[in-house]
Formats: sequence, structure tokens, C-alpha cells
Amino acid sequence: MAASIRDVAQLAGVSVGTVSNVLNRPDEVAPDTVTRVNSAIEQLAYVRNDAARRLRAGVSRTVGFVVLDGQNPFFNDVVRGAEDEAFRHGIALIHGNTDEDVARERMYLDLFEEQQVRGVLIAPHGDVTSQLARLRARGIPSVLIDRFSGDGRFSSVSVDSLAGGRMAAEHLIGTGRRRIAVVGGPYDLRQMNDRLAGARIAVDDSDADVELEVVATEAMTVAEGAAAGERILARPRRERPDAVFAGNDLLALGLLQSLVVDGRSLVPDEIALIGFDDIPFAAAAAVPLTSLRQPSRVIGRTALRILLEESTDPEAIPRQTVFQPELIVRASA
Amino acid sequence: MAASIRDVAQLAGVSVGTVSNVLNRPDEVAPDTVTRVNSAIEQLAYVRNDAARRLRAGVSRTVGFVVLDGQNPFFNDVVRGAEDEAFRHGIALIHGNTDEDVARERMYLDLFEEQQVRGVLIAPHGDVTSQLARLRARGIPSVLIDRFSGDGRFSSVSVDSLAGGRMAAEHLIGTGRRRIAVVGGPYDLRQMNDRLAGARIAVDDSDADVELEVVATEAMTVAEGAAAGERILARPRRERPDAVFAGNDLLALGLLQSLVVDGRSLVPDEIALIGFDDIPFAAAAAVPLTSLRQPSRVIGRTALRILLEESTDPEAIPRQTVFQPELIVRASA
DNA sequence: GAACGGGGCTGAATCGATTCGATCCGGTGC
DNA sequence: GCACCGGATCGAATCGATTCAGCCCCGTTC
Repeated sequence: MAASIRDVAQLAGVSVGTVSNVLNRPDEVAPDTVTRVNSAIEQLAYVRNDAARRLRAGVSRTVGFVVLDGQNPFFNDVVRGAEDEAFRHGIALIHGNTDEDVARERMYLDLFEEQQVRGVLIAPHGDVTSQLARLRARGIPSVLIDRFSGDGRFSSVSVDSLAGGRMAAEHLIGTGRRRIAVVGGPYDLRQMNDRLAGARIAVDDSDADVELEVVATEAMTVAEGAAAGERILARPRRERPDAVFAGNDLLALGLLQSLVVDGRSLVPDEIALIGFDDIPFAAAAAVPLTSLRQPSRVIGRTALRILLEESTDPEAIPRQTVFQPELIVRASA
Repeated sequence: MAASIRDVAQLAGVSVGTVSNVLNRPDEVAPDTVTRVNSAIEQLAYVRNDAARRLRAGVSRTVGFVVLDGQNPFFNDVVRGAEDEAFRHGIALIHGNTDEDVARERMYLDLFEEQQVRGVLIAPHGDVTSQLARLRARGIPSVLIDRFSGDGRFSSVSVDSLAGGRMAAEHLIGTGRRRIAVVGGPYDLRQMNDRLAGARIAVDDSDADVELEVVATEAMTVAEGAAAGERILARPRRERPDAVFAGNDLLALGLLQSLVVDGRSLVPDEIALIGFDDIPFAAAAAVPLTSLRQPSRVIGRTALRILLEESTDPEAIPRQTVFQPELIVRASA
């Protein structure tokens, strides 16, 4: 059986309370006692039992992170950012993919509640405010990622999608494009909706005579992007847009893949293409992709920091943090 | 404060022992008592305290997963497979990225030990056998992913890289290629070494007169792949290989991106290109990538299953599970 | 009707770390 | 010489769930 704090105390010839103090407040213990205890710890290969610690002290060293789309490299990067920051605080991430499944999302939140995680980061799909409120009542704060809470009851970290949509469209218009297609969907995804709205604003604000059309997809995946590309390609040439704003880079990569005629890509000459997220593969695409970069790691890191603050200070006032996307111009537009 | 089992017992008019029985062995409790207790649980919104449970019963509901390269979609898929399986057992994954940093790897293992995870899945970088042995001494089993333990002391799940390397080279030779470059590295990565060795075997076994050269990279990334491509392109045309076997798909995507002259891809006509892993982006590349598919989700799922078995039966004999890769032929070779 | 069996339930002991009031002790001040 | 102080240490109480020996009660058996 593994050594417990009692064994350490016995070997070091002190009380368990003192061992605990060495572990948690070494500066309140006489230096040579510290040394003695530490060498006992070493000898016995003692490792703190986190369950007991948590039971008594109520502090947890895990944070839960629920992500809805594990396939998207963007979320991956957000997770990485959060994980790096967590690691610096000696905290581990419990990681849950929901695959956009609301039931699964709920089950993960239940699991986190049992585990008494320190807090929850969540990119929610369904409406989870009631569950989050319940967690908060138990002292478990949460931070929304890439989403707002309707009523501002929870902190959030996200990127200004409206601005991003506008920047994308402005760039396309500024480089002479006049028939813009926005590809994405479903539009009950808030982010997508905002990106479209932003593009609309840019078009409306422009002096030029710009048309904007919407090509709806059922999901934000490479396959859906390719399918949308096929549909565009099927049109007579003059009816095709001269620019496409894809709702995210996965869509854009799919589009890029399909917008090829006789082995030649239509991008960027006949059709400019711009994506969103700037995932690592965007730069590595056949035609390097112009995209709106989200500071994904920073988002994750920031969310985790806010979460830790709130878990320390339960009175903290929820705040909405919004980052600006950055236009990364490459070959595709 | 959140309700405890004592509160539930009081409200239901039974003892705490009975509540615990309802929770853990409902069939040993009279049906109407079960109902009464359950409604008390409902009323109080009682949630089990996992820390207390674990302290007393010693059972854990988390599994640790240490991955060395979170950027590679392949590992992502492995994680997903493991996570799906874990979820079915009501277990959550604690997820640690080491970024090929040995110190970080060690720290995660320490953290897992404190948390008394049920077991550890690990795609190790450094030599961790001593730490894993120590965990095992504490009753925490581990399963290696994509690696063997030198002495067969731990179970492992991996793909036959040697066979994969051979299949890749055989395919290239079979389609008439005679000057094959293997791109990858560093070669102290066991997997990469095996893939190269497999390719060598295929070349040696071939009746045709085939040359094989090694183009070394410092890492298995898109950027390194692109750099290797530049180097190949810099050669006079007749000295270029007519086929490239990339150590993984990230390298292959980088190569694909750089092997372009005058806006025309050399792939597949002048240079056939084959990758390894068959990540989701492989099919979506400019020239859809021929690759050796690893059953990544199955790997993750299998590893988790073995881990759970071993955590249940400490006497279980370690076993090495090896999957065969599958050649997926697309346009690039 | 006494002995027996067993289902259903009780409640105290337990897991291991933390916490905090109590205790000890050497030094200081008067 | 005595009271007092404060740093260092002690050790009992505690967190909440699980476990198990033991009790109660009712039906069965002979």
C-alpha cells in the first residue's frame, strides 16, 4: 500500500499536522524539521492523496472543458491555450467532446459536478444556462467560450465575429470584387450569423455596387465546403460570384478543393476566397488561404485565467471579453 | 452548502448506509425504500461527492492521457476514440499535452499519480518506464500508444509501421517509380525508423532496379515538409526522385505545397507522393493524398479498453496489440 | 412454540489530508 | 524569580461516502 501522511510523520518523528504544514506552508515550519520531513517523503516515495485533500480542503485541481467540435483545429488550439495556462497552475484539464450532442453535453456537466472541478470552460451548443447556474450555486464557476450568455450572468471570451465579417467583406470589396457569396451555416449558429451580418454591413457601407448572396451549408465542415463549391461551379460562369467568404477555414478548404477547372484553380483569379479562424492548415493549403485569425490560444488562456479568478473570488462580476480578429492576407484573396 | 448523503438519509428517514446502498446496489434494497430515497435525492438535488467516494472506496473515474504532439490530427483522433469509449463507462479523460517536452511529461505523470487516476494512456517521448513502473506499484496501470515498452512490461497498442513502410514503397514501385525518397525524421523516433526500414525491405525485395534515398527532417511538421520540398526542388530535374514517401501526412502536406513549378503541381505526374496516418485533411488536399491509414479511433478505443481491463484485474498479462495500416489510394500516388 | 434463516436496515469505523485550538518551551522584561 | 510572549509543534475533529458486523422482525420448519 502507498505511504500516507501518517507514515511520513512517523518516520520523520513529527505529527501529521506538521507534515501537512511542510506540504502547504513550509515557511511556518522550522527549517531543519522541513528537511527531515522532506527526506522522509523522499524515502517513502510519498505522494499526496488528492481525494483526501479535496474532501477536507475543498480545493480542486482540475478544470473541465467541454468542446462541441473536436474536429475543428480552432477548438484544439483553444484547448491548448487553456491547458498551457492550467499547467502553469498545477491544474489538469478534464476534456469532453460533445460532438454537438446536447445530451452528451449535459452528461459531462454532471460528471464535472460530481468531480467538483474547480470550474468549467464551455463552448456550449444547447442551452446550458440552467445547468451552469446550478454549478455556480455549488461554487463552480464557468466561462463561456465563443458564445455569450444571453443575460450576461456568466463571463465569456470570444472574438468579434461581426467585425470579422465586415473586415472580410471590406477586403474583398477593396480588392475589386463585386459579387460576394457568403458560404456557411446553419445560421442559428450565432457566430455564423454575426459573420454574415458583418459582411452585410460592409456591403451596405460601400460606395461601390456590390452584390451579396448567401450559400447555405448544413455544417461547417470540409465536406460541406466542397459540396458548396460544386454547386457554385455548376452555374454558368457569369453567374458565379467573384469572391467567396467562407464561414470558417474548414469550409474554405473544401471550397478550395472543389473550385478547380481543368486542373487549374479558379482561386484567386476568378474567385477570391477568404476564410475564418486561420487554422494551421490554412497557410499550408494549395493556395495559401487568406483568413481572419482568431487568437485561439490566447482565448483559451484568457478564459482559464478568468475562471481561476472567479473560483477564487465568488463575488467576481461576470465580464465579457472580446478579441478582435486579424486579417491575414495570403494568396487566396 | 451542497447536500450530503446525510441530508438525504434524514429526509428519506433512513440511515446513510441505506442511501449508499441505493446508490450502489439498488437491488439489495426494498423497492419502496429505493423510491423514497430517490425522491429525497431529487428534492435536495444531491450529487455524489466523488472525492469522498474515492477516498473510501479507492475507485477513480478518471483516466489520464498524455500525448506528445497535440498538433497532429492523428493523435487527436486517437484521443477521440479513447474519449468515446471512456464516456461509455462514465469515465472522464484528463488530457495532457507534452509538446515533446520530457519534463512536462513527467509532471503530468506526477499529477496523475496524485489524482489517483484509474489508469494512464501515454504516447511517450522520453523514457518513462521507471515512472510507469512506479505508478503500477500503486495499482495504476498504463497502456502505451504507438510505442512498445522495451521489455514487454506494459501493454501497448500501435500500428505496424514496418508493414506500412513496405506497403508504401511497394505501391510506389508497383506504379513504376524507381527513385524513391523517404522524407522524415528524426530517426530516433521509432515509428519513423520502422517506416523507413519497411521501405528498405520493399526495395530490397523488388526485382526492379530501385534507388532509395533518405531526406532527413528535424520534425514531422508541415513546415519541415515544405522545407524538404524546397530542397528537392532546388536540384536539377534529373536528380529529383520520382516518388516521395513522407513519414506522416503533415510532412506530405508540406511537400505538396512546395512541389509546385509555374503554378503547376509536380504531384503526381513527375513526383508521386504518399503519406502516413490518413488524417482528415489528407483527402482534402489540393491533390488528394494517397496515404496509409491508421485506425486512429480504434487505437484509442482499444487502448482504453485494455486499460480498464488491467485496472480491474491487476494480474492481467501485458499484451501488445498491433493493427495493420491500410493503403488508401488517392490522386497523389 | 422454539429454533432457524435471511431480507432489510442501522450506525460506527474508516479512508487520508487539513485545520485550528491547545500545549510546550526558551527567551525577555521587570 | 515570575509572568508573559510567540514561534514551533501537536493531535483531535472534520470532510462525505463506503463497508460490514450486528440487530430486528417475520416467516418457515420440525
